[in-house]
Amino acid sequence: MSEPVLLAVAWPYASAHIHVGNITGAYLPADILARYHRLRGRDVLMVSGSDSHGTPVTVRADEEGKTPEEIYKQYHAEFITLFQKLGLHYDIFTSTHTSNHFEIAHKLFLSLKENGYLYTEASRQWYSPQQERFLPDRYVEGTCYICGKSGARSDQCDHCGHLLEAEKLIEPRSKIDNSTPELRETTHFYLDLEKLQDQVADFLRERQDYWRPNVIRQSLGQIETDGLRGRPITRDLSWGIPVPIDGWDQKCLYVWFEAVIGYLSSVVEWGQLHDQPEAGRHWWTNPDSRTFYYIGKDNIPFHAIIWPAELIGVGESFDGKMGSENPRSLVLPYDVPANEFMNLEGRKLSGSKNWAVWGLDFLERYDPDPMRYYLTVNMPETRDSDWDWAEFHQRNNNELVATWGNLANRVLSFAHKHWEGKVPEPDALREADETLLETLREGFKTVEAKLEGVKLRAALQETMRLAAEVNKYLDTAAPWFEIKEDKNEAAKSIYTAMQAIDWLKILFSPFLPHTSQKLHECLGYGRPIYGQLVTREVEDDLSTHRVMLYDPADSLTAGETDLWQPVELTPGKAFMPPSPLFKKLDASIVGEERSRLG
RNA sequence: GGCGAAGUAGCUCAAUGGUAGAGCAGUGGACUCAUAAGCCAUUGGUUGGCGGUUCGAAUCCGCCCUUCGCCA
Repeated sequence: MSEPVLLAVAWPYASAHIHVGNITGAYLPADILARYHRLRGRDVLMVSGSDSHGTPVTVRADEEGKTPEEIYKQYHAEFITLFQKLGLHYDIFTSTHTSNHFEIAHKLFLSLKENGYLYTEASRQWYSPQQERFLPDRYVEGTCYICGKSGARSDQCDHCGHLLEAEKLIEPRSKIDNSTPELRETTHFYLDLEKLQDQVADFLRERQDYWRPNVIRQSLGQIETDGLRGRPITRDLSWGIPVPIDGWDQKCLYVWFEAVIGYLSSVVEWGQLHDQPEAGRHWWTNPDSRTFYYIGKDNIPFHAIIWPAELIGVGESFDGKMGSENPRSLVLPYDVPANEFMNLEGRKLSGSKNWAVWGLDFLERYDPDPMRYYLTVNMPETRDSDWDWAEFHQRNNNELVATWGNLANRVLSFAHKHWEGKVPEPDALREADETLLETLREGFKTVEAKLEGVKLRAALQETMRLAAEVNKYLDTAAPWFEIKEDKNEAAKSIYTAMQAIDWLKILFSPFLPHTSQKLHECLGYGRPIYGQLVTREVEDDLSTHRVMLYDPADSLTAGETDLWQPVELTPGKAFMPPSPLFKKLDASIVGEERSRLG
């Protein structure tokens, strides 16, 4: 088997629509890398799912008068629709509300407990006597004890921005029925991060040379200056995963603790659905396996500190509980290439204020590849970036349409017209032709280097530069002159350009899969480059849940062949008359789109 | 308040001690195969501010300003 690569993607909360910030922050970079690794013939698995539990889901359920389960399924289905339209090729996109995930989370919890990394502690929290239940922080409002303004949530004051200690809130009120809650003592399990701190610091130091500055400095800096403290991993909630201890059935695992376990449980579920029971071990206990976590910067502490701490604490116990005869420890993150945030027209994205570009809404009016292009060239890899409709319009027209789409169109139109729909057959290439092709061959290496370093923006820019090189070549060769003098000379130019385009199709395909596929078909190839997404309803002891799966089918990337290669284009091969890859957009869309905001 | 990241041409970014560059936009030009696209040339910068180290600083150090994230 080839090198295992696990792409672990942030789990969207099943309580809000997905916007471009979510897509560019985590989902799209993961898909680009997944497609790249598939082209290389590697053993890639890209996993994620809906984060179905937790307070945001119950809040949304209360607002809409539905059950949490109904809410999570509604958003989960919407996510899957969006990912199919955008072409985000998750090998599995599942949910945390599955009996498999419950079971894995329980095993992980119990492993940590057995290994001595959990302890219990009592604290006081707001309790509603009327409803006979503890209230989540955001269900309790009152007067801020720092700035004195009313309307503060018990965990945070929106007015002065401070995080609050819940029990200090003045004149607390339940947001549900406006009754007065009382403080009651409750006991919870805590993850003993103090005890794991040194091992986590070692883990981070081993990776500090290649992790992004913000990720490594933030996590290591926190440990080196303040150290770590235990964090509660259970809550007084009914919607979630029950604590697997007798007498604790009124409490659930805290979502931040259990959602990350989805990276593990989803691989196990993928194995079950594909009749590959060893999948979990292949990607999770194999020392050669590389795991990448695609997340936004708000999630850095969970993925760079807490999740590694959980994995270290579990040791070999988890693999043992899964029935392994020679239990191994779990693979620690290879890289956490967290992205920064994307703003919109100079202001922070805000779903509640409708200051957002929503994924599904965008796709009602535009094609997926222009979104993927703009989100990649503008990806917030090192600093916050900005979605600007004028810039989207310009980049679409000046770069996608003018440089790349037009290149394919001008060459294929000319070739189809003058060589009866067949690739020209040159007798021998000239020095200038070889020079161009050598530039493209070299391009496979330079783009590869950028992709391996998870520098997607630079990788796409480099690919676009290569397309521009072909345009320059054409201008010098000028086959439209050559054909008037000597058709054999024109055949050399057009063959060279077609060869370059056929390679660019591969280089662009991780970023722009839909249009690369269209070009691939136009060039007369039968087997598609990539497979397809399918959905399935899975029934288990808990419920039924929809799963989205990637089916390689009969695609070129189904096997272990390395397609990231300059393969020779067959002279004489039949191809179809071209049609434009991208649509030119009218300038009026800028004003129209801006007027939709707010 | 603590930790961290970021601040370079109108816009998006390169350049981690050696003459500040690229793409887009802008301007000028020759061409026509192509979605009037492409190609060539070109204008444009006290590198957030102040100080320091150095023969030499966008880069290293200190302080400050602005933005964002995490934590209290």
